[in-house]
Amino acid sequence: MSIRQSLLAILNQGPCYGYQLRSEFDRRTGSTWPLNVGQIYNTLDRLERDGLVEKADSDQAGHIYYAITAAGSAEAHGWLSSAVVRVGPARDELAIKLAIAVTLPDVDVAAVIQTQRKSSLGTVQELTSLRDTSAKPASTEDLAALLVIESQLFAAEAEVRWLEHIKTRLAQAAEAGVRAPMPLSTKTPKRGRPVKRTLHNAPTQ
Amino acid sequence: MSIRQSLLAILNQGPCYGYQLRSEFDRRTGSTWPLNVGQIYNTLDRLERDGLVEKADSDQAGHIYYAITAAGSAEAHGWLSSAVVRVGPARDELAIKLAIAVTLPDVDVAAVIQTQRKSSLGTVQELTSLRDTSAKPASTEDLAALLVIESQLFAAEAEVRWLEHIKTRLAQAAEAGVRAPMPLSTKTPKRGRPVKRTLHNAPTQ
DNA sequence: ACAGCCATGTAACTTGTTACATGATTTT
DNA sequence: AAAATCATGTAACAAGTTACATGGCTGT
Repeated sequence: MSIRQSLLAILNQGPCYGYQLRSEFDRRTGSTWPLNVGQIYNTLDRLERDGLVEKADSDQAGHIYYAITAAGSAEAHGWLSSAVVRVGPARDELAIKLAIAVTLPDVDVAAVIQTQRKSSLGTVQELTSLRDTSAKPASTEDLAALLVIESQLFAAEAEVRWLEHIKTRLAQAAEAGVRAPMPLSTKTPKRGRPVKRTLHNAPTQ
Repeated sequence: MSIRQSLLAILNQGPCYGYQLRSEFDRRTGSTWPLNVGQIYNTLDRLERDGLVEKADSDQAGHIYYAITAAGSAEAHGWLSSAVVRVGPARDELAIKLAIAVTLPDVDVAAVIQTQRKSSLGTVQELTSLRDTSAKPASTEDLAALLVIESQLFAAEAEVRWLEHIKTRLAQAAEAGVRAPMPLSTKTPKRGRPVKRTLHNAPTQ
């Protein structure tokens, strides 16, 4: 839901045509997220379908402009005046992965953490040097790009910190004797004849 | 791409039927992410389509089991032994939003930041008290749930720190005179008669 | 002439997500 | 008997993403 809103926010500045929107988005986000041009036209179609934009007059060059509607303007304004609410909450693949991993008997969680930490540390370093080159922003574009890089940097740093933190958590848990490997739950099915199930009496594969 | 992989990792422990997979996923992630049952069956269909699982024998109760295939097992193993690579990189709605916001002339970025900070701080506090209740995990499930909560907590804290950080960035930029409001780019279109475009000579809407 | 960018699209596809239908079984 | 839960699905849709087709125009 962010490309949609971004295009809407840009269109709120004035009518644009598709190709232009791509460069506007690129320019305003430091070209951080490559955006396939085709996606612009898809999104425009969907925005038009939802009544948030409409086709406007062409210019002398024949470009096909889209203009924001009142509803679209309201939505853009709403987006910018309300907080990004992490509903759900954020389905972070890494968190899911590690939660699943600690519940699996045959997974070396410490190794998973190490592998990830190495990778994430690499990301941190890349982002750090990237940021250093973007040191002093001279334009609003540069500023925007810097913010994006630092956003990723902060997130990557938090990831590393978390990974290091959960290493101690795992140690604590192991010390407390919470290391029982966890097979599939053996809760008795309620339908039909109850059947105690473990990994060892599971139906043949 | 995380539900898919999670189900695969669970199925790697032994055959399961759809409904069971839901409770396994819930159990192993602290019921953090509500998972519509229908989605299990969708995902199973797609996994089967991709040759990663296949239908297995039913048990006495008539449950429809799915068993992982060799390809599926390889994929599950690959998932757990390689780092989550944030390709793209992560398209964070908040980062996009603020990047766009600073490039728009009529947006009070400070207010956007304040609103978000308030919201994110609230999230931090909720997660903190949630974590405190999950203090000492007694089971592997509890441990997994704790990891998930702390993952979100670390992320939310990083978000707050970033928001506070970019406040100073904005101040620096303002001091350096980089506050020029940014209209739509006026790069001359290459097709047809070049037309200088600004917000004020855009085609009528 | 030819390569490459500008520009607009279309079709197909991915994962995720919800709403709904249907029936069996279990609990109250 | 009614309500809740177990269990399996289907249909539709959202947003994102890619690959491709098709021209016109531009620079070499």
